[in-house]
Amino acid sequence: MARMRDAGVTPTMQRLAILEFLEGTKSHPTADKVYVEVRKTCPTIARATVYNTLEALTKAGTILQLTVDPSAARYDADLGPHVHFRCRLCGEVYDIDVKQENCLGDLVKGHRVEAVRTYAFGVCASCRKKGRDDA
Amino acid sequence: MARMRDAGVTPTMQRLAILEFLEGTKSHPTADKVYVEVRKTCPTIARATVYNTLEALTKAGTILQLTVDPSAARYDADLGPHVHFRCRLCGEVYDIDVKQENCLGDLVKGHRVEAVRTYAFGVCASCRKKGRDDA
DNA sequence: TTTCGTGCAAAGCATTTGCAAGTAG
DNA sequence: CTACTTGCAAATGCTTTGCACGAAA
Repeated sequence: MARMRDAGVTPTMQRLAILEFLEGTKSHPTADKVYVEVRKTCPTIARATVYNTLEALTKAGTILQLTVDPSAARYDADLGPHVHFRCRLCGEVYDIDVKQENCLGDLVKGHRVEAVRTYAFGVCASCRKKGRDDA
Repeated sequence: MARMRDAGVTPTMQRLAILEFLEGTKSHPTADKVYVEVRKTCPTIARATVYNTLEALTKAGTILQLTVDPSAARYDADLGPHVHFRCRLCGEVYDIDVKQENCLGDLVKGHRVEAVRTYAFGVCASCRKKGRDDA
């Protein structure tokens, strides 16, 4: 809550519910998943509010918006350096710990680099076990 | 064309037009942009054909599907290791050359890693010059 | 003939927007 | 009072699907 205030985002019940849900999960949920889950503790919340909040928190740097899934944005409250791995069979997203994320300079070709995000793709351990190794 | 055949994608006029357009641009076009542009040389092509082709070529490994833009998939025929930078102000996507892309092992935590993609975000040189540096 | 690719239109989702009502400063 | 937030519904936009036709194996 202090974090939200510091980030310039007015804390409201709805926004706190969203942030707390995100911090309590490692599942990198989509906006719609957040909506469905938060609705359990805050039944009147509107879809638009969820989208607004996720955008506000993303811009404020409080959470990360992942573009690892082409079909829908996913969100992550874990700001530490890590890589996101997406299974091309089941679609699940996993964390992979790394010492440090790929570091470019702060300034490359005149562009100011503010963030670097690394995504990995392949077949996850679970799908491999299921024999769906598929190549 | 040989490349398409090798990849198991039957070459057709429409598919060749799409691949040639992609290879002749560095603009990382969206599917819709591809549709509009290819339509100039192949006026009867349907949107669905463009989407089908882009998906087929992506799966075949002939082109890359980028998820650097949350609002729409972008495509790139340049398979060499490079990072994609997206300006948060104008939305433009630029290439950044790197010696090698972030290398994870082939197998991490039981997941088989088939591809690694790195995206950078910030403000591009052009927007910075326009004084829209904005922070 | 069986399969695959194409073109067209309609449908499906994720996301955004407009607007009225409520709330905080 | 003024600005911001919420909730609802409708719209927008990217992408996919269903179907019929035509070309290729």
